[in-house]
Amino acid sequence: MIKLYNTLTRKKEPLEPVKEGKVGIYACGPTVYDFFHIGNARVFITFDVLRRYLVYRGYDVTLVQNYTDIDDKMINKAAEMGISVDELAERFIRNYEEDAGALGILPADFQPRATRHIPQIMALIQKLMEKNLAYEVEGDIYFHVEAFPGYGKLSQQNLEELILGSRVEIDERKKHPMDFALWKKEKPGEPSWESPWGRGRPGWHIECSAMSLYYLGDTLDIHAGGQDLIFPHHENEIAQSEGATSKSFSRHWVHVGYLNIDQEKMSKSLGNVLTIRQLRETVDPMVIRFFMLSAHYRTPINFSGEYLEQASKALERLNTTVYNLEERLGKVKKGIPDDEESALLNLIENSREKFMEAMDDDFNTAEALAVLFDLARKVNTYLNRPQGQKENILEPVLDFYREINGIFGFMKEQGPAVLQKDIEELVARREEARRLKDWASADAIRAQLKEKGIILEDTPQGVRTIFKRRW
RNA sequence: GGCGACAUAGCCAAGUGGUAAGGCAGAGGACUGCAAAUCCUUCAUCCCCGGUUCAAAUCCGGGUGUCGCCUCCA
Repeated sequence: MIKLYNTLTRKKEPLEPVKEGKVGIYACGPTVYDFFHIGNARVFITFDVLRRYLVYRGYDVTLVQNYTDIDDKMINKAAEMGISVDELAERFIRNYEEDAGALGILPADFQPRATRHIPQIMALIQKLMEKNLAYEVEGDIYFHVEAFPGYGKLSQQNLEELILGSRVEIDERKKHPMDFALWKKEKPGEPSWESPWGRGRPGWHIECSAMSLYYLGDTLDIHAGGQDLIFPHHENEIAQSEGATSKSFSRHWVHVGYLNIDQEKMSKSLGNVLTIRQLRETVDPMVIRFFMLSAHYRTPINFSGEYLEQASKALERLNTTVYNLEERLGKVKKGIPDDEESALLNLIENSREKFMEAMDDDFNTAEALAVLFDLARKVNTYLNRPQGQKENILEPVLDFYREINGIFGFMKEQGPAVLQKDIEELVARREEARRLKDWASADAIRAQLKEKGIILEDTPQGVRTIFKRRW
């Protein structure tokens, strides 16, 4: 049974989908006005792995992740760059796809854009108007929070408390200070659409309600996003959606913890915003992916070069084991398992169970990772043993790592190195030199190959060739 | 003022009632012609105080510290 922490109830709850065997997830995606940063990446990676895990567990998952392609930030940036909002969106959607792809994030099943769903958005607003949950003021439409009794339930604040803390100046035209815009009246030079209330554009919150209702139905199973979206964004989504449908909007609310940089919040004013585009120049994206999964998704984490270095070493360890497995596999035969090998086969089953147990428990990737390291130790011992190895043992081990990698997706599965003729010759010459105990020549060749990024390791079973990792 | 999160070894990080996973770094050892990789050993009583309990990192109360949200920030 899979349990997930639900922000709405502040408890871990069993995942019980509306339709058995199917899980509908809506994840709030990027506003495509700039490259996405390392904090966004944490959220996207988390939900990518969540999604892959649910698929692994046999669910028919539908993941919807939107692109916000119309809002103030879009409009300002487009003006700044001297291009249309639509061009801006196209450009950064493409950038998103490239960077997300590098991080191993699989495309969502649907990636709807707000501007392509204006009819759905208007229909939803219309409905809220009919139910007296929204009102018009001079071409703007506002949601009336006092008319929705559950307002504040996600952030666990009541309206009085919210106003008390509010630093926003009161707009006298609104019935209540917390009322928020569903539709904004057209301003000169901004994109706008014809609507029953005159030309204008949608507010931010309404797009997610409209598109999730459209793609996933009145009640979805998991609604996800970064922690900072709890208020007001997701609070408002609940108000809009439940206001319109009178049904529960989402069974689970999953929020990913913050990522800080060197103990500080990322912000433009501090100038410490790290984009994936930037990081990709110097860091293997798979290391970033590993790093994100090394802590529980709800814990706030800190990001720094030092941590990345640690993550890189740790990941290297797993990759080495997988590589050595692949390399060895091509050189051994089948056979009847001895005691040690039977134990190893049992350990695989055991590891799989422990892995699932960890993941089922609110998606504890950190604990799940430990299972991989524990197994790696035993496997390495087996790989080193002088009696040799068997194909029918190495294969299931490798399959297990591949199986897990289908979820975590941070390991290299490149297969054993294939050598060019001249390299092969050098390796052979070194072997000959070693046989003659001509260590100087042997070491010279090894050094020469290292220059080319080829590492030679001498094992009891002969030389092992490794291409130095690169990305 | 309200809501909330976090505080575990030098560092990162699991663990929510039964005497502390895993990784990085360090130390010692094994293997090796030397390396590399790997293996073995070693390295914490869990922010403080009080309480509940046979038993608490884990529950309760009170502190301290760091941080987040309450502004269309993931």
